[in-house]
Amino acid sequence: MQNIKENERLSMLNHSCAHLLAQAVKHLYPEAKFWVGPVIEEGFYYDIDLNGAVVKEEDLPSIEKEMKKIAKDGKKIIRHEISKKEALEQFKDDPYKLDLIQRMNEEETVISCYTQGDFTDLCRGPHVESVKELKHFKLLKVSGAYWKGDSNNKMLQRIYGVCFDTEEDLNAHLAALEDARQRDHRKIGKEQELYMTSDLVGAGMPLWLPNGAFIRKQLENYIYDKERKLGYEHVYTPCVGTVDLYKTSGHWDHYQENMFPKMTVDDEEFVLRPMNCPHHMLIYKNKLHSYRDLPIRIGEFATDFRYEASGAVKGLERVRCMCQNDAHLFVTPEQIKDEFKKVVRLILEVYQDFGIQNYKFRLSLRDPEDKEKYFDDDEMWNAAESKLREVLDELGVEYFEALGEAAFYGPKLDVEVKPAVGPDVTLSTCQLDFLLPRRFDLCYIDKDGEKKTPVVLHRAIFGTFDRFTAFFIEECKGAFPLWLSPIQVNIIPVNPEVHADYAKEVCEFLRSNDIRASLDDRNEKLGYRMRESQIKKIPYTLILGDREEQDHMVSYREYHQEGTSTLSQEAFVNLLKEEVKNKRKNK
RNA sequence: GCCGAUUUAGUUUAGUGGUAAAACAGAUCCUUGGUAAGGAUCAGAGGCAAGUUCAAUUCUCGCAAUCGGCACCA
Repeated sequence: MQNIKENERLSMLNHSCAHLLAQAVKHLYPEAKFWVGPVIEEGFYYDIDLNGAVVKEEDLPSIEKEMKKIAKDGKKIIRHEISKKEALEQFKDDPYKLDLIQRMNEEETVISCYTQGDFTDLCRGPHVESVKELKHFKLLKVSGAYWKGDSNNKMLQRIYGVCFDTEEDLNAHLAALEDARQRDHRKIGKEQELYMTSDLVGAGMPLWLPNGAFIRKQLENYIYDKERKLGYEHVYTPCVGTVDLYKTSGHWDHYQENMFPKMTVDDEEFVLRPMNCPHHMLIYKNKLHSYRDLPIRIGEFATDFRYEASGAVKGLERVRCMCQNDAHLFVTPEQIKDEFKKVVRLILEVYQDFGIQNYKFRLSLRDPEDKEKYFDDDEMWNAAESKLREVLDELGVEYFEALGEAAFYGPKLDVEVKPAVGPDVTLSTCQLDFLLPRRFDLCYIDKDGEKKTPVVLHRAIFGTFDRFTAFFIEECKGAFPLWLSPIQVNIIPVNPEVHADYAKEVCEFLRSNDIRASLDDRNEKLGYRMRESQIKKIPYTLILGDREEQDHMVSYREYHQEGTSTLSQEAFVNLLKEEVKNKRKNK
């Protein structure tokens, strides 16, 4: 899908289209007042105060119709410049424009406006020359949006749309949107019986069905092996903790509202744990450590509970009960860079194994202005942030920086990916923490015999198994690579009665070679069973008839490939084993 | 949580102020087959809780869940 914001022409076109939208809305809703109408990756939107009126999805066609009418009229879009004083006068009845004007820099003495027919909007531009260039657009959705993005403010109406130069481009874009909906993990999750939900269990509490559970178990085994080889030691800890535990860590002050309500058992207060750091801190503290013991790497596949806002819950991607691929690395200050580097390398390796290419590294820094969220120690923050930056530069990894995205205890590196539908999400994370070790009074005995405080790296490679699975379902569009497929081979005897024995023999041979095979000996036409095998996206389908039985061979067809090939049973098994070994990217 | 929409069979959808149509999936039977749907029969449904009404799946209110966004995301 085109990134409209990054294309100069499309960007201008869409911005002009936003003005056209505003003009049409003004015609239909004379009370309307306008906030901002920027270009975004997916097109444009405009935030509008309709003085209590509400635009619904069903109203969009009539707005589009008005837009077409205005566009056909073909008025020029004319730029004119006025002074700040004139602007304040001209927009004196429009609180939103006044707000914009007043927030402009002192140096900005000249303010530009754009006029098209009966509509003038404050705008930096640039725009297309005339509204008649705006022919191929579509309004896509409507929603509420808080003024200035602050939930304490009034909610405005936001209308989204997109505009192209040609009808073909517009249609291609709409087709791409539809394609994205087709690979939505919620749709595939249901079709392939990967997970389910139930009102009786609750929102954001997915139940993993056998197929999904199998895939998750494979992910667990995969990352467990990798972590063991890298010196991680895995633990099990309870999924509750006392309120005091989280008061000690500081999470209680920061995230109390986002934890499930506390419960009282005997005289103790507990919460379902929202994260595992405090438990792992205590495991570290269980004995006295020498500098020689570090780094100590405590890993856990840990179930956590977070009271996510009801409107945020989404499939497997944003849930209230999740399993983190968590670990805490306890290191000396000298080891920070090296350990951090190893984590980044592990992330790169894992993404390579899964064939994931569309991701971005985000260096999440504190917002120095935000003294409330972040503990106040400039020196520590600056040192931590520059250490992460140094490692990324040394590894030659591309990344972007984001202020105000750090955890309260330290900066972090996040991996951002784009789901089929909805805003970007974080998958992997690696966080640097100087704070929690202090709060838990952790120490190690250094060379000089002095007690020192270790530094902690919090990291999760898959993030949560839930979210990673959601993302990977969408990446592979439900066609899982061989090593992850719950069923790897589906066997279809041409005639279920005549070829039953041979089919069973092959099935047993495959299973004895650790290949997950199913046998479809139902009394259905070959074409019917073939179709079902393809719809289920099973990687290999075997067709066994007279020819195969005679020569003791198998004919196989790969998912989504035309035609078949024939091999001996042994050669086929070797082919599969090789493919699993390579964990090669899904087709 | 906020704005808006939605909720009918296992799934995907249709329709109605007088308790509901279909496709696929399922069961049974027929069909005995070479690469994406052979045929017949059967069984199966209006989220929960109120109100209006002679009568509510349909209208209204509340709750829940889901969907599109916003806000949030340790």
